[in-house]
Amino acid sequence: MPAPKISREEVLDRITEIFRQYGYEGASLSLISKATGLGRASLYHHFPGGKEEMGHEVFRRIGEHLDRNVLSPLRAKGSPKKCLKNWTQGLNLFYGGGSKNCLLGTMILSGGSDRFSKEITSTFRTLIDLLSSVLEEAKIPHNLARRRAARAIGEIQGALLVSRGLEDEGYFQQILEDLPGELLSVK
Amino acid sequence: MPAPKISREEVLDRITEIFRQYGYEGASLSLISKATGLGRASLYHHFPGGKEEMGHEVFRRIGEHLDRNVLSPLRAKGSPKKCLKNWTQGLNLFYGGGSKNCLLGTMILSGGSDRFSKEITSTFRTLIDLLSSVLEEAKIPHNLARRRAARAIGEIQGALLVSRGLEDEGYFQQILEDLPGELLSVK
DNA sequence: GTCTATATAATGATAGAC
DNA sequence: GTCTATCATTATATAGAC
Repeated sequence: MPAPKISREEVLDRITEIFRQYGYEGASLSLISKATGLGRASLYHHFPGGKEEMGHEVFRRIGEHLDRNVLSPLRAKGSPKKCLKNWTQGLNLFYGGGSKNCLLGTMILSGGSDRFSKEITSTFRTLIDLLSSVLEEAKIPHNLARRRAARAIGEIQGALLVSRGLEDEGYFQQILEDLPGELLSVK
Repeated sequence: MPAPKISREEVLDRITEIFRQYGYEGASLSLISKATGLGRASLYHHFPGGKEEMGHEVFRRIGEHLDRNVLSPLRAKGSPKKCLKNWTQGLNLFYGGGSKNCLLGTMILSGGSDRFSKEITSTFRTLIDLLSSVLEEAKIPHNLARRRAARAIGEIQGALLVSRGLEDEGYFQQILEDLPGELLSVK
C-alpha cells in the first residue's frame, strides 16, 4: 500500500502549473497525472469532483500564493512609493519576469470563464481594492485611486499577454518599472 | 449534389467566431460543424489540414477585417487626434463594446500560441507600427511614440481581459475613451 | 461539394483489488 | 491512498457513395 508521495498542497501547485500553461480545456488529466505522479484514479480520490474541483482548489491555493508573495507589500506599513516598488518586484518574480502566464487570464480565455467566474471576479476586486487603498494612503482622491488601480491591473494583464505575443519579456519588465511612478503621479 | 451553401469567407467568419469564443482547444469540430452548417467531411474538404489549417486561414481572414474595420483610420489623412478617435471608435465596434474577446489573446492563452506564433507576432507588430506612425505624425519623438503605442496595445488587451473578469464592459469603454488623449499627451 | 459511416485515439470518469 | 483495468463519450480525421 503506497504512501502519499507529495503533500496535497504540492499536488495543487503542480496542477496550477498545468492549468496556467495549457488552460482549462488544454489541461488534460493525462498531463495532470504526469505532472503530479498520481494515476487517474488517485486524482479522483483526492478530487472527487474531477477537473472542475481541481480548478476550484487551484484558485483557493493561488489566492494564498498571491497573498503571501505579491500582495503582502501592499499591506505593509511604509511609504506608498516603497510599497508599490516591493509590489512590482513581487509581481516580477511571481510571473517569472514576464515568461509566465497569469492563471486568471488563462482561465478566462480557455474555457474556465463560466465555471470560475466567482473566483475570477473576486480576485480582480481584491487586487483593485488593495492597490487602490495604497494610492489613497498617498492622498490620491478615492475615485481617481480606484480608476488608476483598475487600470494598472489591466495593464499588467495586457503586458503579460503582449509579452507572449511579441515573444519579448522586456515588454513586461518595462511596464512594471513605470507603474509605481504613474500610479502616484500628481498630474 | 448539394451546392455550397455559404461562401468560403462566410465559413471562415463563423469559424473565427468559434475560435474567439471557445479558444483553440475548446473549438471542437462539432461546434464548428454546427456553426457553419457543414458536416465534418465537408470541413475537411475545404480545409484538408484540419483544425490547424482553419486556424491559419482564420488569422488571414481576421487580418483583413482588422485592416478594413479598425486600422483604416490610422492610415487616413487627417489630424492625429481625429485618426485616433476614429480608431478607438472602430475598436469599440470591433470588440462589441468590450463584450467580445480578442482572437489574439484567446489564441495565445488557449493552446494556439505555438501553432500561430508567426501570425500573432506579426499582427502585434503591425498594430504597434501603425499606431506609432500616427503618433510620430503628431511630432512625438520616435522612441516615445513606439513605447506609447506598444503600451496602448497592451492596455487594450488587458482591458478586454479584465472587462470579462470583472464582468463589467464599462471598464473597456473607459480605457478606450482615455486612450487618444494619453497617446498624444505632451507630458 | 456534401453526405453517411467509420476508424482511431484521447478525453473525463469509475470499479474494485491491494 | 494508489493501482490496473475499464467505462462511455468525445475528439480529430478518413473512405467512399452520390
